[in-house]
Amino acid sequence: MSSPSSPDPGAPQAVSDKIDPEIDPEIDPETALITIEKAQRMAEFFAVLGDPNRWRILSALATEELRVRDLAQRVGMGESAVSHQLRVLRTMRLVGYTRQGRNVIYRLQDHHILNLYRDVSEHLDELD
Amino acid sequence: MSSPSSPDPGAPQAVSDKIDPEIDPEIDPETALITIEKAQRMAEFFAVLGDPNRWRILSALATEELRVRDLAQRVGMGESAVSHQLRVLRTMRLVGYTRQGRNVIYRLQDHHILNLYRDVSEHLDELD
DNA sequence: ATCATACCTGAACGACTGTTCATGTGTTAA
DNA sequence: TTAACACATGAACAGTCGTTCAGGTATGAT
Repeated sequence: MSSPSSPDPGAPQAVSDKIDPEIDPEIDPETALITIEKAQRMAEFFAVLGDPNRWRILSALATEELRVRDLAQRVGMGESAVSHQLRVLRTMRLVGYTRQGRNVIYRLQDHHILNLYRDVSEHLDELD
Repeated sequence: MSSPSSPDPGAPQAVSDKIDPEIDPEIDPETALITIEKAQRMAEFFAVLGDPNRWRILSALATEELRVRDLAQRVGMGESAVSHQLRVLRTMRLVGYTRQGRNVIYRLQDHHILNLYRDVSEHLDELD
């Protein structure tokens, strides 16, 4: 758990405590930050992808459309649990569905998510 | 909370219950899925970005390097809370730091994250 | 040495999450 | 109609998360 980009803090240094001519007062601190609302929306989206079972569901749907029943069997979850998670994925428009008789067929809606998977996957591979 | 891609389930349809010639038994269901470990790692990463305050911290660091004290002031959090969050961000190599005297200067480590921000931001704008 | 500053860390507590279980809704078959 | 099936939903409970608070460590100034 040590940073690779800088020597461990603790290395002796003869540096003044003053870091900078201090922040330019002309720059509104709030301007540089994303709004709380934006941060909230970003966080809500990423949080949806912050669950391993939801990733399993998405990865199953990446290959083929599936009804809830088969989906549950694939990922080894209860049907109710899957249904609950599908609702979450629906609110973020990550999956879509079509009713066919008694079945509801789910599919990946935003294939953009596969890019996210690839990008982050590469990042993770770079960690140790 | 209704899917845009398909008419609401409930539309009458005269369709058999049988969906398919059923899944080809030759295809190992597990093969199509990402492993539980991989799903776990993906989820852990996304969960880190699933908090609004962590996004505010990252967005502050996107503009300039900052020490903990100033960072806390920018995002309006307590210094302890910021320190806790920075630890989380460090474990995912999202931020790096350098010790300067008593101060510890934090900076964005993986600017790849800005791409993630842009991509997801576009996705969110497409939601209603 | 002592003190102040800057940051980190552990415990604790409230808030949130994801599952299970029971029940409800909607469709098909008999 | 009734029964069976597929899925959705609400409540409840255990587990997790993020903050605050108190205390700890490390550096610089006196």
